[in-house]
Amino acid sequence: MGKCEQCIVREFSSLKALTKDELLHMAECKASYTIKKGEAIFEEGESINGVYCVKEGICKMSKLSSNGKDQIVKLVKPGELLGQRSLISEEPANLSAVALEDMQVCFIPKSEIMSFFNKNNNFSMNMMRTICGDLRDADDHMVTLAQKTVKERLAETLLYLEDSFGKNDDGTLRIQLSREELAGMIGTATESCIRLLSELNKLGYIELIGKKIALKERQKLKRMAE
Amino acid sequence: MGKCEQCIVREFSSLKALTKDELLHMAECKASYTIKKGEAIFEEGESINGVYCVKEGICKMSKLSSNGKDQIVKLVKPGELLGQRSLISEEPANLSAVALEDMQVCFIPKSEIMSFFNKNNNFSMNMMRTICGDLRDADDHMVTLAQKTVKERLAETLLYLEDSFGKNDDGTLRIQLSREELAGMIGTATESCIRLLSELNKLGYIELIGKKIALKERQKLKRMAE
DNA sequence: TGTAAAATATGACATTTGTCATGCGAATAT
DNA sequence: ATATTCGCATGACAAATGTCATATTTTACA
Repeated sequence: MGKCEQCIVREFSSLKALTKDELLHMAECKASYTIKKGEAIFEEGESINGVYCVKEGICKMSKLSSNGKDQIVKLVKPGELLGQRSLISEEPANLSAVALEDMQVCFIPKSEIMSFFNKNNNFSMNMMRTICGDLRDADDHMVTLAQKTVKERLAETLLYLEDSFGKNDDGTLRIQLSREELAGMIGTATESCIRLLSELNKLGYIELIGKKIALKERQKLKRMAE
Repeated sequence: MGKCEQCIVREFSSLKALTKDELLHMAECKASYTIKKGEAIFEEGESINGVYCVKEGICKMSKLSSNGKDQIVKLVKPGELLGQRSLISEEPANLSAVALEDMQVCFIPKSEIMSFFNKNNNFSMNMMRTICGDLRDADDHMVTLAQKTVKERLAETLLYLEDSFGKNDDGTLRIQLSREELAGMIGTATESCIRLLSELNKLGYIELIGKKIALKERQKLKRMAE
């Protein structure tokens, strides 16, 4: 299997009608990149002429708010696509995509995606479903940000990070976020985030090992998240 | 023009390839409802077997949070569709749709939408664009909720309400939201919302006429919204 | 390897926001 | 017509959160 085919397969794994040949065609990536931790795949406002497919590594989708803080809207895992929304809306990127670890991504130009839309209606249905899932998540996240306290959001986010990205052998979260980034996910000041982590640490709900975080009391965290 | 054709035309006004005949077919609504102010078109968790098209009136899309407050995620105007996301994701509704004023809506069953998706690829592309716009708005709203203060969000929301729904002859906002609903839009407690409205009133930025609100100093409100 | 820079951590304090109590007036029901 | 409820408003206070200052530790790099 080619580099990018894998991720396309994963992205559209629920799709039966998109044949292997069609997949292969799309997977003939014209370009495949290595993105180093901290580098941007694209930035907010940039025009992107296709979609990126994440083969390896995790990236954050974030947006700079007027107060200068970077709000993380979503984390993207291997097998997922980047830039679909911009492509379909024919707008510049609304969010920046920055690597949280070294990544392997491939690029599928707009023309190829478009020819797929025309040839295969199931393909567009499937992409629609992905975007609809993103919209549901965004709506839910909005309610959380608007109605829960920072402490509740922190507990929720820690559980989400462990559930979605797993843990290392020592029990710490596999995904490595700085305190600032974690604060950017839950929508609070870095100091508040650090302070609450200390508090959870003292309560024994989590353990801080250097900058790493291990969840110790998932049930209590769940209750704390409400 | 039939009742529902109008709204379909409005929704897909940018779409050239969907022919008049096709539109007419879709507009043969099987059911057309009158919804009274305060009534729900559908509730969170309910399965809806099609989409609703708003012909007249405005409704709120909201979700009950764990603390018992209703967070308003979006307002929907005439010419827009409801329930598209659920239909495509094949999930129960994630949000409740409740009329803010008397409404006229029509219902397009899932089968009709689906046959359209199969017959007309441009139709699905167009719906995708609508949903992508919703996703962009949701992402932006998330950043606002996470990073701006309640005062900033209130100023922003008031401007949004006037821009999107216009004003009456006396200069008050045409859309009639209770203080509780306004609080639910900006994500705060009703009392905080009321208190800040009073403050803006004293500053002369707005004028409170009974329960109605008139914007007096748009520029200052804009600056306040950042 | 040593030094500067950055990230983490914590204290002190101001500000924002939520909660509870209460009052008032308008809409609604009996 | 009167009672009752509901929505709006405000005060008082507590809790949550942000900001600034400053250690402490870790990381980067010259």
